[in-house]
Amino acid sequence: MDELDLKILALVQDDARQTAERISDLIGLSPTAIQKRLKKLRDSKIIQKEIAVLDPGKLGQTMTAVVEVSLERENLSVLDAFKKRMRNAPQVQQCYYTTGEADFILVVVVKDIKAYETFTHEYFFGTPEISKFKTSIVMDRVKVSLNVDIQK
Amino acid sequence: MDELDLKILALVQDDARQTAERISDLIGLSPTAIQKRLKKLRDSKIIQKEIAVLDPGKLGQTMTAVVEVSLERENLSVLDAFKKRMRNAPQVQQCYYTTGEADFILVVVVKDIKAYETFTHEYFFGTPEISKFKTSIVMDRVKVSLNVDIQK
DNA sequence: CTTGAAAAAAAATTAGA
DNA sequence: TCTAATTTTTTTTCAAG
Repeated sequence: MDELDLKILALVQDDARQTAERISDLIGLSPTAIQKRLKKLRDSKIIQKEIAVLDPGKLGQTMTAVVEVSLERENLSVLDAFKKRMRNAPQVQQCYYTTGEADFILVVVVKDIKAYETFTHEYFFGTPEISKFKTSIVMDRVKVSLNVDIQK
Repeated sequence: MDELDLKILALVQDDARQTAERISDLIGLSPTAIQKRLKKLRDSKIIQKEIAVLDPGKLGQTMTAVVEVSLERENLSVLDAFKKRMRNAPQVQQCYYTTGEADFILVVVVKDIKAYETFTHEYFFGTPEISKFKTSIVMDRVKVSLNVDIQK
């Protein structure tokens, strides 16, 4: 992992489709070398995966919410069960287990407010371990990325 | 946009590197047809972009925080200026402008607590428009994706 | 590391139903 | 629209310096 690797990573985390030749032009290293490094970065799982980012709005998913969830009593099995449910919930884009007032903070993407209500009913109401949850509705998705700060 | 497109999208939002041939095997359509559809989905920006997802930990970024930020007075120029700063801040992975107690909710990824302190000093303290902010430190990144719920 | 060549694979294009 | 064949591009692998 040297500075050239970091430069490559900085480029591909914004655009994974650019060719090794283009990257070569940008950072001054032969296309072959770029490819070898990319392979290493993939094999070592520094590059976890390469994904397509879809436009939620164009898929009819027009509502995003950030939800803070508090559990009743925090025992391990309840915690693990909740994590598993969140991982399997298609509406849940992200789930963080956190310190602070709430236990979990979620990013939820759904069709509309009605679909959000359905989501809360399925996952929150009727789940006695959940003591409360607080919803913040997103008015503007100012910045949405999975980018990591890459510097020397 | 038919059901086949949705199936393709569901596949590529998890793995953008699989070939048209593989997708073809999975959903039963010729590789050429897959490619044409993918091109359309890219051109229409339903597929916004294709990116490499990096492992923050392996890049020395071991701390994630969710931050709720409240502004003093919400006037448009202050709002826009803050949005712009967040978009340009490399530590800020995500920024949402929301209803509720806070005005903004951020996901911040940094090296460690010290780097987080540096971040708050640069972006929050000494910014009079910010009335307060509340930090929740992430103990477990239970689910981190940009996936959209795709169903028929 | 580089360049160059070659092979394999994938993507883009074209033509025909 | 789709499929099938062709061409182009890209990736991968290899050898030599």
